[in-house]
Amino acid sequence: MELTKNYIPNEVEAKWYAHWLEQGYFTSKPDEREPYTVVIPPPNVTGVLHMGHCLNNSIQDILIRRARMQGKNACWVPGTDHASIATEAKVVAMLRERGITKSSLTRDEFLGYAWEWKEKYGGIILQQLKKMGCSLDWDRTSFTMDPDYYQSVIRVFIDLYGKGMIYRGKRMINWDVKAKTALSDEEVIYKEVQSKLYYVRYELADEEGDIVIATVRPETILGDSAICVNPADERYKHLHGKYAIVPLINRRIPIIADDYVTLDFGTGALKVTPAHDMNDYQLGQKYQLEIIDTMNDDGTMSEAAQLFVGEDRLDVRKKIVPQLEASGHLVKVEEYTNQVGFSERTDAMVEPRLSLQWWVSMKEIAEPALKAVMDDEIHFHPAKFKNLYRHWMENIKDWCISRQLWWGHRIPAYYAPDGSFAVASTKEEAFEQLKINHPQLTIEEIKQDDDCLDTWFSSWLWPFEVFKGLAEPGNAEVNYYYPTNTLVTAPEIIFFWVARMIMAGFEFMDEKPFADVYFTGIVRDKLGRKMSKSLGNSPDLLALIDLYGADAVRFGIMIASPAGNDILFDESALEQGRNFNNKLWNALKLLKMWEARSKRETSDVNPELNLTHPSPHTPQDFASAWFRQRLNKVKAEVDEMMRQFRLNEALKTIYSLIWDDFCSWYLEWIKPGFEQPIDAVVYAQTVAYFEELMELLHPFMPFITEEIYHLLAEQADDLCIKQQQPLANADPAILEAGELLKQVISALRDARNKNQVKPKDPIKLHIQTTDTANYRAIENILGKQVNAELIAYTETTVPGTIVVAVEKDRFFLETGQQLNSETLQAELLKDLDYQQKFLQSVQKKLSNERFVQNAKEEVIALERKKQADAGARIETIKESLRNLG
RNA sequence: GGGAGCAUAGCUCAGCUGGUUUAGAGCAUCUGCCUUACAAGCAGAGGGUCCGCGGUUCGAACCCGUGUGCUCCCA
Repeated sequence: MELTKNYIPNEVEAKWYAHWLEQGYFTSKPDEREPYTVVIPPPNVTGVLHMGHCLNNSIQDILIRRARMQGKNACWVPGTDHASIATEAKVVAMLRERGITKSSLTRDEFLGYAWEWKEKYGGIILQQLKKMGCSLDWDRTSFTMDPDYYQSVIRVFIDLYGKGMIYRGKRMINWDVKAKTALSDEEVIYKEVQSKLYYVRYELADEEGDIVIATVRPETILGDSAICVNPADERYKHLHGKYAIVPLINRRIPIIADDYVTLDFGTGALKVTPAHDMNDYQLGQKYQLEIIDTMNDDGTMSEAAQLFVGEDRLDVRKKIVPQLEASGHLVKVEEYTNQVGFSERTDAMVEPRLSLQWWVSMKEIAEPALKAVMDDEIHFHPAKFKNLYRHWMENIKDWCISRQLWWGHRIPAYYAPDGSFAVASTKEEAFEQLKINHPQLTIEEIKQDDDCLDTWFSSWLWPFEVFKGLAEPGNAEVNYYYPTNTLVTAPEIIFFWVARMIMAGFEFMDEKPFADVYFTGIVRDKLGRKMSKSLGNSPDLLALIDLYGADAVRFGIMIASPAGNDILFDESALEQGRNFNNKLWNALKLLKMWEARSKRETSDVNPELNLTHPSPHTPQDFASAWFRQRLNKVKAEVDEMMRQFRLNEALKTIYSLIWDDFCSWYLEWIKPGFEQPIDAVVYAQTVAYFEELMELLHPFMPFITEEIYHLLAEQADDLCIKQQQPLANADPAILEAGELLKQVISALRDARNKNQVKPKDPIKLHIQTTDTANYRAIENILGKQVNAELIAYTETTVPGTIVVAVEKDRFFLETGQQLNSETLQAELLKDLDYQQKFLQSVQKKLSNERFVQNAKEEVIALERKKQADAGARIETIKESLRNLG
């Protein structure tokens, strides 16, 4: 078999994904095993794969694949969210291109187009996830508007209404004038805007004099119903309880006093417009001020404004200023920078507005959800998000759940012509209810609410409703899979979604929805900017997969992303991933080369060689025994890191185990001489190690590991479902011996480098040690690694050589060439200085009585060892200096 | 205005229970190698005021206070 020079991912990836699907490895059915369940955060049906999804789903796939290899019944549920606002916007845009306006369509016609759109474009993202290797159980693909799911959402609304937790109320909301819809607070994005601050003079009503207020929204003057000052403000004390006249429209309004007003902003006097400002509304409630709604739902001025009726409020803002000036009410204009809210979806400037909306009262439902997280019944990773969560939950506000949209779950409220209403699952039921108080009513007269529910009002049911937890209560699936294990999501939706899922879990299932929540970071570009369509800084993920391979993309995004920290995405990380693929590929090539040779030779080495407690007689024995222990140790480390959701550290650890320990050390140590055959037992052992490495890496990089696993040997199974062996203990003695060997090799190579001894020039190595036996076991490896043609043991200094000290042992390198004694001396003096200072600091510590009294015994012992080692080392350096003469 | 978080090498970040650390990794940089698995590589090296100040402690990158700068969330 001829292996290509470099690893080529594309075909390999397609081949294995198809194979895994065909074998049904991703399909999960309840059985006697322990389940491990993850529900995907359903991407918008309108979504296309971006870096955020890539990170998020890589993590979920890693957790799921690992669980699958650990004997659990791994179930990862895919699906999409109907995303009411985003999808409706897309459909409206599509219709506009075809020359159709939404307002010309009936609701049913519009929904027809929307479903058509959803069937055609929705869920592209799910196909893209396959490219990434995500091992989702595709048979379970769910959608938040599936018929069962839809009915459950409606049932939840009716249930909460029945419990008195849903109410209808006129409240100040964020209004998107473009979409003509209410926005939740979370859908408003505040941006810094350069505005103007207008100072406007209001004349007093019943006497001479005036009061000047400052405003950035002069058009709202038409809706003013009071002026407010701080009661402590000396400038205005004489005006408390008096009246002023609103310019241009001559409305008489009271001057009130309240602490809310800050003394030093503007003039210290505030105009109060209860219908168009959140805080003014509060004031209005408190002082029972008149509410004058001067704006229509499209942002134009209403009849109540008296002036500029029908004109857009932003045009009016410009037009009203000259009028104020002409009438002598404008005092001055200042430049002013302030935060203004914009709609997340349409980017329209958000208007605070009074509107009749549906609300969920949150206080009660939030309590168990807060407790579960605070008591660590649900674990947040990283835990720092607990604080954020607590703060929000303790100050939770009611949830506005109605949206003026058609695409979504239609609010199950039905109105009689007189405005009274009933909440019911069907028109017929509503009719029955309404008839009680309206005996004359006919069913034709009642009308269903036109609005839809907030998207999150359906997705908060996701963890149980994908298993039909409400549609078929207590069914076998929900009993088995719920509560789920781990939720992986972005911290930006901790309140939108995570908190509400926890509430829904307790409210409707009497149980938490998941045990762990892993918060990923936000993916940013190299400059630290959030990746977004508008900035155009989001790379095309499929193109990246084509270029580097899915494994490399997964590696690149994972290696740089600690839990909860934002990641600055840089394509060089993908290169690193690709290079890692290539490294694995080349290690495979090396083994295949050895395999071809070993088949020609038969080995007479005892195949029963005990590698757990070997007596290392050959370099291969030592190398093999050492690597076995390294594997044991790293597996245990990785296991612990995964338990703590430190995925990037686990990956780094595996990367270093493979690249450094396996490739750079182990393979070099067992490498036979030029064109020499390899020992069959060593070869078999090496294949086994390589397989174990692939097993360890598989959850992170599924494709190449599966490919190599099968190319290494005939396999009866697939790596994808291979079951991990239990962890084994690592022998510290062998590990220590290995570390010493590495250290000696590096030190000697360094000495060669510094003395410009060419890699090809052999040296003679004299070792001065008290532990000759130790070195005898590894001297073949050592000789090969530092290109020594001779290794001898000595009890005294060897003159005319380069001296290297490692711990208490000394090494004399005989090079047969003239040494540059000046450089050597300088090096040694530098080292001597360092060691002496180090010794001093240790001695200072040890001579401190209080340290010796208070510190733990191990710490003191360690300091003593440091002292002894440094002392020995200083002696060696001094001797080397003498040696240089 | 309220809240949360961050500040460690040129860059991105580890450093978990205060002592194994006069601080680690990857990338970048520099030096030497086209050595027979791999130049997408190999062998090495250099690089730090752990943001400033004060405190607790025998001992602080780590704990406390304070100042500065940055980021995010909410109003």
